Amino acid sequence: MGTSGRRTVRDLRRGNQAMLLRALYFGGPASRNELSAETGLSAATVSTMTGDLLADDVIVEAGQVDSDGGRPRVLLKVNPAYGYAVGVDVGETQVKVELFDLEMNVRARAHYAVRSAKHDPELVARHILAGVDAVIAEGEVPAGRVLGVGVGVPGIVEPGADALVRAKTFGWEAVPLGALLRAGTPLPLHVDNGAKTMGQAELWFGSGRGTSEAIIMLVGSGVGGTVVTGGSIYRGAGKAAGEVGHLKIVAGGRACRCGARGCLEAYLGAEAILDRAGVVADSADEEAALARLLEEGSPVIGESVELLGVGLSSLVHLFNPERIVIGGWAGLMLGGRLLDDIRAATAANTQAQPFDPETVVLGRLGPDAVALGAATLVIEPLFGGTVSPESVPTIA
Amino acid sequence: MGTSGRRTVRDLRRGNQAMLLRALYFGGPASRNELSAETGLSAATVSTMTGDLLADDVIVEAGQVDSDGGRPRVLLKVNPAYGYAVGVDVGETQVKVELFDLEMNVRARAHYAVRSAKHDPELVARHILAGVDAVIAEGEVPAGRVLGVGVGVPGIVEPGADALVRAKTFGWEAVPLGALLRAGTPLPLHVDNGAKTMGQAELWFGSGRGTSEAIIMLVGSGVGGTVVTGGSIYRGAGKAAGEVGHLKIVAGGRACRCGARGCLEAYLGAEAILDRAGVVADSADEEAALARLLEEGSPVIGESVELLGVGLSSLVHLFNPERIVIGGWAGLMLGGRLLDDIRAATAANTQAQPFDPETVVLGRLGPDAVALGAATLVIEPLFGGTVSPESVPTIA
DNA sequence: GACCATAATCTAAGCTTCGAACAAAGTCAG
DNA sequence: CTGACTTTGTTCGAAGCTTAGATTATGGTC
Repeated sequence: MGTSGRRTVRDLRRGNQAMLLRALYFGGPASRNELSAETGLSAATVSTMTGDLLADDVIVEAGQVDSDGGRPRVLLKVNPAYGYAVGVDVGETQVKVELFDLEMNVRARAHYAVRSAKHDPELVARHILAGVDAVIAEGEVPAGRVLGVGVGVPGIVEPGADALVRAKTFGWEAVPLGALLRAGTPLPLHVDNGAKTMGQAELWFGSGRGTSEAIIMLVGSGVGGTVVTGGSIYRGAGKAAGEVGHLKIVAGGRACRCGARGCLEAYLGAEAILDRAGVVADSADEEAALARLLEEGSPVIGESVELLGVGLSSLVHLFNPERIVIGGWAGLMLGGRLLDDIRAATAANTQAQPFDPETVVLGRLGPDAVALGAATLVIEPLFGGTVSPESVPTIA
Repeated sequence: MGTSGRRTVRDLRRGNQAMLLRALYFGGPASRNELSAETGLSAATVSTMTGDLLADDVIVEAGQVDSDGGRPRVLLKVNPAYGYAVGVDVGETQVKVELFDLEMNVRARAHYAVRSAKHDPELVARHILAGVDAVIAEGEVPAGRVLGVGVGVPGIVEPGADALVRAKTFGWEAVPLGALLRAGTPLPLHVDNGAKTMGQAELWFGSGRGTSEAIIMLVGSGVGGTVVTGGSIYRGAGKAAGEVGHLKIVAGGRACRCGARGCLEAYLGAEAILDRAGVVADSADEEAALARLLEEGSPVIGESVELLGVGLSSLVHLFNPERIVIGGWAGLMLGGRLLDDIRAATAANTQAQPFDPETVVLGRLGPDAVALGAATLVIEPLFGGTVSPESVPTIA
């Protein structure tokens, strides 16, 4: 029983303001009148509130629209230059750092190659810090306008100020990435799993847009995912929820790199699919190799679709989502050709409840969305968050 | 992006009052001072608020406690006689109706035998309505003090005023139980899956108490369950979430009665376990037969434990709960002897994240808790709900 | 230019919570 | 038995918030 809920009358104001800002951010430019209808607040409140926000430069006017024979509506929108967010994608082969404005336009980029299979935590941290400085300089952003840094990493991120990261693929056991970065920058930090940051990108700007209960699968070399409940990412008690890659689909089945058996990831990432097909390919060739398999019509592909359907069926029964998004480069490759098969396989395994296959859709954002999603973690607090504040992994 | 959040200053009051009431209900008798500390509200607010609640008979004084050399604390508690709730358990062999006061003491009971394998919806509805009248009369409850009727049924309950029920075991395709009952009583109705009502009972009064993220497994003849997120039951987009019985554990495995293959329920309810062991038993003998199997040390039992561990591992990875409760008569029978084995099996399949086996515990409430849990649905609105109001399946 | 329609702002009223002063109800030392 | 002390609970004024309704702003139409 979480002791949540607004307490004082100023919390009320904050909450309503966040709601209004959210409506404006996701509902495009809108007039005060429309905002009033959208948020349920009275016109008077919207007026005073927008007045404050305009004075604070959080929002700006955005033209006018004729109104059927009356005073024209003044459109308002979020001021893209009010603040900037840095998004970082810590990947297998590179550290990618991008600077976004509030409208999520990229203002500057920096890349740092990382030699595969050798991910020294301190080196990664140095790359990130260097990248942050570089993009802020290149983007010519006024000091104090950078709202924070979001970092998407592989593996599981423990809650707490140290942001301990466990990533088997990197050989990271309990790397205090948060602490390492904290030593090098005063900016607010948000560290989270890369599949989750990408899921949030897809939720905000991609195929998940507008949904409140959704599953976003990220099928790349491995399998990750994001569970969305109540319009925001579900993180569970220890921020380790949503690990769809380790959903079991075959009791006692193939060994997974996590050490257990029968995980979805033991069958379904590009790595596992190629392994099952007996194809040897290092990570650089995976994409071409998988494409060839698909071209050849390998039976392993059909099996993979069936197994994905089994996994999705479990998710449908557990979460009853309104949408399932399949993303990640391998997921998009498979889904691009075989979406109907995936839908059919899911439906065939979902007999106990009504299920609409149309709810399974492809992602709209490419694999580059990890950094974008990481940046959204930075600006999410502006909108108050639909969930309790402590569930946002901030390190302030 | 749900447009949630308090709007006006009176909503604020309602929310704070609900929070206070919740603290009082679950925190036992408490003084105004303790409530102030518990809720974070100022002493002044607590004072005026408790004044109102006392005047409305929602709460009552409950004795005094000496305070270390000062004015004694006056204890307050929820008034058990403020309101009453009817809980209904629609089971395989009987319809059970119970009247509870606010402290969940049983004030009256009524039972109606139902011939197995012949569950006429209208007959069930008549039994329920008769039972409601009977227990209200027997309990001698003042008119207008009955807050509503909660009904726990098998299968999946669709949202909406009709409360369409789909229950394969009853042969119910789309029974509008809500509409049938609505025609016979003016009381507020709440219809939900029996596994969910029992889960809520276990969450409020049993082994799930105090947790905010939990899984409650109900292993009886079949397998059901409840997923708790943010302190309340997670229902998903169409109120069909949490169907752990149809989590897949063996792709292409045994046929489940739902029509799909490899569901947990195809391996794990008493029915499935006995079937796998080659034992023929009708539902009345299941309990004895399962006990015999356990006594004999049948290898099927060991397999079942292993498979349960696989299923629980999936749930841990997806939900990262702080507690997993195993309930239901078969679950308690297995867990009573083999809890350590279940824990070990779960841990063995959960390699990718830190997992404490101690979080798996046995339920504390018997199988009779379905009606109790159904009654909690009635009084839950008093506490404002941690979630948005529309997610509570009320038919008003 | 008078009149109408729509948008945005201003004003007064009604709630709410809070801090601080104040009242209540005990204990304890002498 | 009295007075000091401690702790609990209440009252009151202050500050903030949202709202309904009145008012002002800004355009078109006849």
